[in-house]
Amino acid sequence: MRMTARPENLHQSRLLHLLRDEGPRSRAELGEMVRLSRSKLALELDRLVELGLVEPAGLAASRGGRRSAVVRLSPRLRFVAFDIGATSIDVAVTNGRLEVLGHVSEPCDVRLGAPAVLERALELLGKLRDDGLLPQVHGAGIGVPGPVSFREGIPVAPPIMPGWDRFPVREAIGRELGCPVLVDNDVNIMALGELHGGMARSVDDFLLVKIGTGIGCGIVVGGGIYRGVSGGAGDIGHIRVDDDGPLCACGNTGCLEAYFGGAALARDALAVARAGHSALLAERLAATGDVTAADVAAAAAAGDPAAVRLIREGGHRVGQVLAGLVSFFNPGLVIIAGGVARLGHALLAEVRSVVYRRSPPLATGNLPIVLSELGDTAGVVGATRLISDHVFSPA
Amino acid sequence: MRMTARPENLHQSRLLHLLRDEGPRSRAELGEMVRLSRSKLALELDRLVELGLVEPAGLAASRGGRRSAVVRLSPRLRFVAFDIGATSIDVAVTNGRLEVLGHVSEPCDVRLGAPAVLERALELLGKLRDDGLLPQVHGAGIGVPGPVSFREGIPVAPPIMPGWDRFPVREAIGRELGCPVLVDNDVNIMALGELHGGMARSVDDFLLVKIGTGIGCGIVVGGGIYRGVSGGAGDIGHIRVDDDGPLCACGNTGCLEAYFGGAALARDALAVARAGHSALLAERLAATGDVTAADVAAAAAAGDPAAVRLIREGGHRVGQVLAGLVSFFNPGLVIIAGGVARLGHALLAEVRSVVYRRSPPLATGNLPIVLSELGDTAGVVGATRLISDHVFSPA
DNA sequence: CGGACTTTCCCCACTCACAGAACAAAGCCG
DNA sequence: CGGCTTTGTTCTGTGAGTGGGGAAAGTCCG
Repeated sequence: MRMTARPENLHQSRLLHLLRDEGPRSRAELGEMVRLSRSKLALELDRLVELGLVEPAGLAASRGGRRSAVVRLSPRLRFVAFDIGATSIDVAVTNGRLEVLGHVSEPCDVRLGAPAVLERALELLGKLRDDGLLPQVHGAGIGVPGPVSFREGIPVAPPIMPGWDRFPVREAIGRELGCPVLVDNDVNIMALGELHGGMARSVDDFLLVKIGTGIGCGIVVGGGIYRGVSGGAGDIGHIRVDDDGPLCACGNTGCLEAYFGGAALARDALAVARAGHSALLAERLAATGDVTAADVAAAAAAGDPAAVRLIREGGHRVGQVLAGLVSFFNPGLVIIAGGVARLGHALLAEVRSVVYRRSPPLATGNLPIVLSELGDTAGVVGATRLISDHVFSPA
Repeated sequence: MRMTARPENLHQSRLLHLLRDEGPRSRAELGEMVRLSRSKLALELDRLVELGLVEPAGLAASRGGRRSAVVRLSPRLRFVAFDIGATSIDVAVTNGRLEVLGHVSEPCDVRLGAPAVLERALELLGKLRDDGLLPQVHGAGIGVPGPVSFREGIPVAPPIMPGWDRFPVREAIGRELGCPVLVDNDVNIMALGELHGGMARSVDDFLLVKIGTGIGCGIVVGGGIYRGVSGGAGDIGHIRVDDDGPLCACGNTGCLEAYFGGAALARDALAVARAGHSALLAERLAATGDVTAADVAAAAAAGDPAAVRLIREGGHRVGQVLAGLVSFFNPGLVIIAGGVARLGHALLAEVRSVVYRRSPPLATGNLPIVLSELGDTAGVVGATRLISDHVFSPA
C-alpha cells in the first residue's frame, strides 16, 4: 500500500489539475487541452490509473463516431482541511475535486494553545472519519490566524496565538495523518478558496480583505499566494489611518484594527449603547451585559441607524487603507470577507465610495469590489486547494 | 545581415544570461552552471557563435591541465537606453554586459509632447553614434514618467505627460532603430537597474521608492517587475496621509505628493524663505526670484536647519506611507531613490524611524532601508536590462 | 627530459520522450 | 449495409540530450 501517490512528471500533474478543475473528461478532450499526442496521453493516463489517482468512468455519448472513454479522478481521493480561526475551528473533508463531503465547525479559542487546539481539530476529523468519509487521506491543508513560515510549516511570532510560536504544526499533523501537510495563514487560504471556487476564478492578481477579530489581507500575484520574504505579507491590521486615533494593542495609535477590528467595533458599540443612541444595542447590553460585533451586525441588518453608522464609519477607515493598497498594487479584484463583511452592503458601499474617490482612475477603472459569496467554505476549500496543488505536482 | 539575432532555445538563453551577468567563462564552467553535458554545451555555444552573439576570447590560464577556451558575449553587442524623466532625458549605450559605454543627459520638459521629446532623444543618441559606439543596435529600453501598457508599449492616461496618452512609443522608436524595443515606467526600470547592478542583486522581493517631481514605487516580486493588471501598480504618490492636508493636483487633499513631491517641497521652501526662517533659502529667493527643491537639498547639505526640517517632515510623511506598504508587502529591501533622496541622510533617518516603529516586527526584523547608490545610472541600466532580458530570450 | 596525471575538447553511439502515421474499434447517417 | 466520423491503440521515425572514449594540451615530479 503506497502512502501517497504523486504524479511522476509535469504532464501527469497538468492532467490531474485539469481533472480537478474541469471535472471528468474524455481522453480526446484532455489531449486537446494539454497539447499532447494521443499516444503520449494514453501512456500518462495509464500511469495515473496505475498510481490509483485516476480511473475510467464509462463511455460518453457518441458525437458521431466511436464513443469516448471518460476518465475522472479516483473517487476515493480525500483531502482534509483545518481552518483554525481566532474563535473557531472548521474541519472539512473533500474529494479530489475539492467538493466538500463533510464539514464540521465549532467554537474554540485559539489561545488554548497549539496542542489542545490541534487535538480538538483531530477529534473533529474523527467524527467525519466515523461517517466513512476517509478511506485514505492524500493531504491536509491547515490555516491558522497568524503569520506562518510556509516553508517550515510553523507559525512565527503570531500576535494573537500565545503558545503557538514556532510550534511544529505541519510535523505534528503530518505524523498523525501520515500524509503531506501544508500550513498557511488563514487569510491566504481564504484567498485560495476564492481563487478556486469564488469570484476570483479567472483573476490573476487580486486582494482578499478579511475583517474579523483581526484585519488581514490575502495577496494573489500571478495566480499564486504572495507571502513576502518572511511570511508576513498582508498584515494590514496595523496600518496607520490617523495619528490621533485610538490606542491599539500593538502599542501604536490610529491602527486600522483599533478603529474597526472585532474588539474595536464591540468597544464602540458599547459606548453607543451606554449613551442610549441605539435602542437595539442598549437592549442587548441589558440582556447580556455586553455588546459584541455580531450584535452590531444584527442591529444594522435590522435597520438600526446607530449600528449602520458604526459600520459605515468602519467601512470608511477600511476604504482609506484599501485605497492606498489599490493605488500601490493595482489589483484586478478586491473581495471583502470575514464576519463583519457578512451583512454589510452599507460597509461595501462605504468602502467602494472611498476607494473609487481616492485611488487613481487607472487602478479603479475596471476594479470590482465585492463581498465574498463563499463564507465559511472559502477557508476550507482554500486549504484543500493549497494541499492538492502540492500533492498534484511532481515530488 | 540578420536584423537582430535571438537565441533559439532556453539553453542558449540561459548561457547568454550567464555570460551577461557573470562575465566571460570557460566552456567547462558554463557546463557546470547550466547542468548540460559537454557535448550539448559545445553544440549550443557553436550556434551562439554562428548567430554572432558569442565569440571565443582566448585561453584561460591552466589549472593543472589543458587550458580552457573562454567565451564571451560579442563585444559588438549594443543596447540603447532612453530614460525620459519629467524634466530630463538620459540616453545611454551599453555593451552586451550592460556596461555603460556612453551616457548623455540633458534637461528636457516632458510636456513638450511625445514627438518632440522622442526626436530629441534620438538626436542625443546620434551624438553617441558619432562616437562610433553603435556598430549595431540589438535592442532599446525606454522609461517614461507615467503608467504604461507594457504589452502595447504605450503610455496610458499619464497625469504629467500631456500629449503622450496612447502615443505609440515602442512602434515609433522601433521603426527608427530597427530593433526590438520595450517601454516601461521610469520607476520600474530604476528598480530593474538596482536588481541588476545595485543593492538588490540578490533580493527577490523589494521596493524602490523614487522621490522626485512625482513619487512612485517600483515593485519587484520574485525577481521580476510587478505591474498590476493595468500597468498602474506602484502609483503611491496619491496615497492619503491625512484628511486635512494640502490640496493636490489630483483633486484630493492630503496626498503624499502634495506633502513632499518636488512642487510641494518648492512651495514649502518658498514659504520658509518668505517668512525669513532660513537665510540660505531667502538668499536664493532674492537671487533667482524662486526657490526649488534642489535649493532645499543644497541648503540642507550646508546645514541649514529650516531646510533640514523640511526634509525631515517630508521623510516623516514618506515613512508613514512606506510603513503601510511594508506591512502589506513584507519586502526584503527598500531603496530610496530620486532627486530628493540624493542628499538625504536626514531623510533616510526619518523614514527608517517611522517604518521601524509603525510596521510589524516580522516585516521589519530583517529589512534594510537604504539610499540608492546608482543615481542616474539606475534608470539607463534598468532600461537595458529590460530589453536584454527580452532579446536574450527565445523568440 | 620524459612519464604520470589532469583538465578540456570533440566525436559517436545509445537512450528517451514524443509526434505522427497507420490501423482497429465503435458509433452515426442515409 | 456501406461510407463517414470520432476515438483509442500500436508502431516507427526523429530530434534532443547523455555519457563514454579518445585526442589534445597542459602541469608536476623524479
